[in-house]
Amino acid sequence: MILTESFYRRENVVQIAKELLGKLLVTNFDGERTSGIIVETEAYAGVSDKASHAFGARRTKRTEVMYASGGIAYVYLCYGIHHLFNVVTNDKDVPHAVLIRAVEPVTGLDTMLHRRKKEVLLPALTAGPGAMSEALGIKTTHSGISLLSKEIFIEHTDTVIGESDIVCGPRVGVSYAQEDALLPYRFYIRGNRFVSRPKTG
DNA sequence: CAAACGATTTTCT
DNA sequence: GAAAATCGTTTGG
Repeated sequence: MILTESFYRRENVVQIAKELLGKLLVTNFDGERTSGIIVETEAYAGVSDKASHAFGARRTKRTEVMYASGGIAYVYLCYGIHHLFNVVTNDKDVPHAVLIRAVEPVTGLDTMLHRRKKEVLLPALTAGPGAMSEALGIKTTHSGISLLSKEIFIEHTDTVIGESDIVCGPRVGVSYAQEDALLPYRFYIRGNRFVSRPKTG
């Protein structure tokens, strides 16, 4: 069962980030279907969040898609190399988003290995926002695409994540955001091998 | 028009 | 553990 607009268009982006854990992210690009269970997310709370591209109601061509109604993808290029995938939430003109940082591979393993130029399945295949996007074939050209489309969507699974299996902590790579860098907006599934490791590896 | 800067990953020491 | 790779977006002149 696919997540619908009512899931994305809610107000509490932190709550949505937490609920996305255990859901299945599916892409259908180039006739290849790939998917994975979401195991790590981060919330970006729009205009009041210094770590967000939309902080202070900054509105540019790149961030414009975050101001649309929830239920679409926001993809941007980071460090000139990595395509980072976000889910836009809340209503129109409220630029909230959830960064999907890692998934556990489920469908299309061969396709993902090929895209990542890897031979064997290791957590590094999809652990981390840049790696995950590459494995699923997500690029900046997909920014603004609907998550209710056949090319990319998120669906419910039988995997139920209990409150005790969710770990929260500060976000990764946002030290420039000063006091907001400490907010517990990062969520991941306790003990999952495919969760990314900040710093030490 | 020029220049600095990342919501990162990989590779080398 | 440190550093390079690499480029679109944003900001300043």
